Amino acid sequence: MNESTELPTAAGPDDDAGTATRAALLDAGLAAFARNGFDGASVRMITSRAGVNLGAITYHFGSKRALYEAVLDGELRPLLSRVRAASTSGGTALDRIVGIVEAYFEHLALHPELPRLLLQEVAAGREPPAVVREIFGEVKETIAGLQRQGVAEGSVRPGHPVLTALSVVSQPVYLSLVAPMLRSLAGIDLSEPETRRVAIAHVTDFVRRGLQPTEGFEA
Amino acid sequence: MNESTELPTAAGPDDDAGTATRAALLDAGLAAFARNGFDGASVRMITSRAGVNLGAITYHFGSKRALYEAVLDGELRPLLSRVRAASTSGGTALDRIVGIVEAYFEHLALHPELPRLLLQEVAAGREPPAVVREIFGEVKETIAGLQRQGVAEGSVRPGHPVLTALSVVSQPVYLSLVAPMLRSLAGIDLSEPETRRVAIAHVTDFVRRGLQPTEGFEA
DNA sequence: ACTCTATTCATACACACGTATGAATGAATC
DNA sequence: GATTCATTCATACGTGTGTATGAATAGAGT
Repeated sequence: MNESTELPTAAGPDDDAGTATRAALLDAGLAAFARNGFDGASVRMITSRAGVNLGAITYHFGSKRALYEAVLDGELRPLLSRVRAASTSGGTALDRIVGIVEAYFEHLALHPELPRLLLQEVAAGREPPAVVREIFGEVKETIAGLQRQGVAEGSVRPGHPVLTALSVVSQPVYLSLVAPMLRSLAGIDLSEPETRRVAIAHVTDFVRRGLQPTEGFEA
Repeated sequence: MNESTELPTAAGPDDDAGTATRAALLDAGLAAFARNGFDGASVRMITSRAGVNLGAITYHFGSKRALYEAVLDGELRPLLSRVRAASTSGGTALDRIVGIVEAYFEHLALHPELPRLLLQEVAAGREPPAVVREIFGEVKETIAGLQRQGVAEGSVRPGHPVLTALSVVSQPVYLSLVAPMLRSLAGIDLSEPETRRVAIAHVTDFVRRGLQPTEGFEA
């Protein structure tokens, strides 16, 4: 369930032979779409970076947009299982919400292009592809559910569930998005392990404090 | 100091006669750039929406990019004075940091296209125009300074100043950015005053709790 | 009335875009 | 060895892009 290439996505005839070209297109497409957005990334740029022919996208995926959706799927799908795992681990509901934040950071460390990719998607402003809606909705539901559960068990203070989910998710995502600006404008380089550790600690702490009930802390 | 059109920006000959066309271009440019980004917004789209000739951008601003920077300047410049004002008002340093969050919300309410515009700028990923660097840097310094001051006076818990600034600013910005998604995916409409009030209360509360020291609260 | 100058306007240019098309290639299958 | 078919390749088409160009328009100064 790691690769989940269960969708041949389009005109792929047998999806066995041209797999090398397909994979190269997915790689080059990810880089290009993340950096330039869907419209900004040209078919010529992607195919030449991938070292394949200009017509390869049309042949293997049917269209530039189909390639784009395949890229999005490959980047987003594994995040969902991470979030699910974190949401059912041990500890209080608050602990598990913080665990989701850490799961985000882990996934983002393995998929460094994802924030840019999602940013481009939001920036484009069109109706997001089904994958995006699906993952976004499930994460929202998961956190909101944990929030309700936390309120019931006393580990999370009352508040709007969806807004809470948003405040939580905004932290790792926003941090990843402005990482380049952080480096160039404030000299903070999140790719350095120690700096990264400090930043993650800051964010999880910020979330924990923002969510827990008013009467004292225990950690 | 409200309009601050002190920069003729380009080839503008006298900046007195063609002011109507200039203003129409700034308006249409703001809408187009916010919705489609710099590359996505075409000169033909902007000029036709503004009801002016195709060549008007070149004539009045020199180039499409010069128009873009003029638009950015007009949207960002007033934010700075708002933040400055909030940073020197009464109360503890924590109160003033929360005041900056509210100042953001106020400015964003008056400039509803700004989040999209900034989003596009970040998404584009190129070296941001001078205005953006200037405002971003000053806001960062202001919040970091308040954080240090708050730590000294005991109203803010210790922590990384710049990361704190980021966590604070991320809240109103992120909320504004995902507002369309919030409406379509969660049925939360931030343009309704009551919903908006709840959201702002949630965010300021979240920030306040995330920043204040561990020993009890007073509000 | 004439001239000058700021502005508007229609059009043209060179280029990049996504995709379509049909020929070449090459490795299986019989 | 001939056939088949997935794949690669070069090229062409139509469209949209930002900007350049030079003519048309108009309004003020003298």
